[in-house]
Amino acid sequence: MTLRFYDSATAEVRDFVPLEPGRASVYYCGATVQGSPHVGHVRSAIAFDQLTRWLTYRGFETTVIRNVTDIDDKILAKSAASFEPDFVPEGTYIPRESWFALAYRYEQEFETAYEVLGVQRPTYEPRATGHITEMHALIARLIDRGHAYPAEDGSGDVYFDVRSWGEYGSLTRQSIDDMQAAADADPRGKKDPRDFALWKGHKPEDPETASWPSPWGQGRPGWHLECSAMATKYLGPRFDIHGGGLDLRFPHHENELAQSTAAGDGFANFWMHNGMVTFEGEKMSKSIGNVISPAEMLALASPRVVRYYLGQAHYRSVLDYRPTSLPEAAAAVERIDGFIGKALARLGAANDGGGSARAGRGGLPGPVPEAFGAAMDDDLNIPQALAALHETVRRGNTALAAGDTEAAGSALSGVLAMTDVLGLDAAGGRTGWPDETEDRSAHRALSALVEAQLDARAAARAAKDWAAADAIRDTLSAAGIAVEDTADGAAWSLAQTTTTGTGA
RNA sequence: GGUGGGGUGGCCGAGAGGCGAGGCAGCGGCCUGCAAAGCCGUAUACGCGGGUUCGAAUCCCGUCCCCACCUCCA
Repeated sequence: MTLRFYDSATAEVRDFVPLEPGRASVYYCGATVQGSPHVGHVRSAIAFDQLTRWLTYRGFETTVIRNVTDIDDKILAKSAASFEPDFVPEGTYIPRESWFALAYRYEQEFETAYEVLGVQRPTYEPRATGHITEMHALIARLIDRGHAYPAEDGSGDVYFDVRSWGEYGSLTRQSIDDMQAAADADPRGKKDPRDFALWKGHKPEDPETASWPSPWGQGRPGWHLECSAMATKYLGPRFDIHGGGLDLRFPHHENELAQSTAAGDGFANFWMHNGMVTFEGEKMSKSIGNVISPAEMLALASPRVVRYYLGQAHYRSVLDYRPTSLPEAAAAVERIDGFIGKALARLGAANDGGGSARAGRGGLPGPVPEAFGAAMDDDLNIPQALAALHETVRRGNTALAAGDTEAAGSALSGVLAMTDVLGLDAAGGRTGWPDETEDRSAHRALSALVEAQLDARAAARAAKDWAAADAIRDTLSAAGIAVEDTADGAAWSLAQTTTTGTGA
């Protein structure tokens, strides 16, 4: 089957034909760094990470650009609030923080969350503030073509003229006249209330640092412009895929599309949008206050479990978080890990004497099973791909039980390939999950102690002293060490530390 | 008002005219000294009412409910 993706712009699944054979160019919207990340942000990043990994697996030389919006109304507002005399620190906000410091600090929080959850770094991550000149050039082109105009009230704003662009609304298939009038529409110097700011004239109350000279006066960029300017700069006037959260479809992406196409650029060939994360049925968002941070989830489960959970649904589906979500994901991950660990041990691959199933990486990932590939090719059908993964695990377990090392080895290489593509690298991936970068000497010490206990237990079992054998197992279990008897003797592993909780 | 997406077994979550995806939980069995893990088996599932069809969760008509976007939002 050929690679196909759902294109939000045409509302259909289409064959993916890259503009340049063998290459794929992807731009997706990262964060507006005005606060700490929540899992919705991370879900989006994981979805596009899965896309990137799959394009790469399918042989495309993939360029990924993910922006950082480091200047906008909210960043300035949060910073301004932090200087108020009656400022009460709330959440992760701190007193007297300049807008650029605040933006930078949160940018790093996002980076950490991405890193921990195995989101590969994009090819480049441009910041809005670093591309003011590119934005100016784009504004100039739009004014020249009659699609933008400086505000008529002398505010220094420059607006995009939606009425001048007949295709405005095409991304979301809406007509301007049917749109509900925005409640807070501030007509100012706009010709039409739907016109949006490309450039915002400097206001006296805004800090001087948030102001740049422009042909239209001092000011700062509007929100949508940066993405058009940066996507075009790094990927060209036309590129393959533009992604982002479903909530960005309108107005953000609609406006991007209008700006770029009105300026004469072809812009994105595919638009891909990931679904929202909800909390017990309601969209997770700052304004509602039902957000769960990656850190809160990571306190309940390991990074790999969190990654599995956030990445297990189809990217376009709503992902509803419930207190039972993480323990369920943990069980599924343990099942996969259990097979990998046993297969590595049985097949005599490098394994450092038990312990973590991912401590050694002896098996080599082979090609991905056909069913998995077909599922991924079909608009990244992860749930179906996971079914293929679990089926391979089951076949591998059966082969192990039957002593069929060849079949077990083939299942193992398939499983490793799949977990690799999914970013779950159960055998110790390139990123090194934090919970697995345990201190080697500590691990060696623990291993020696546990092995001694297991030897004692084996002796007790040989003597049929079940009480003594069980006492040893209970002691280890109480210490968080799970013991399993296998055909090759007792194996031990550190029990998952997943706990139940809402995380809220 | 406009534009999209949904309602699938105890739970999560695919599928989109014809062998009941997969995971979690449950039940029965095998294995085990007992466990654990694993394997095998196990379910009157498709919001509701009609219709088309040899056959519908999938198509058509009607109807109820939910969610998202139209203001900042991944």
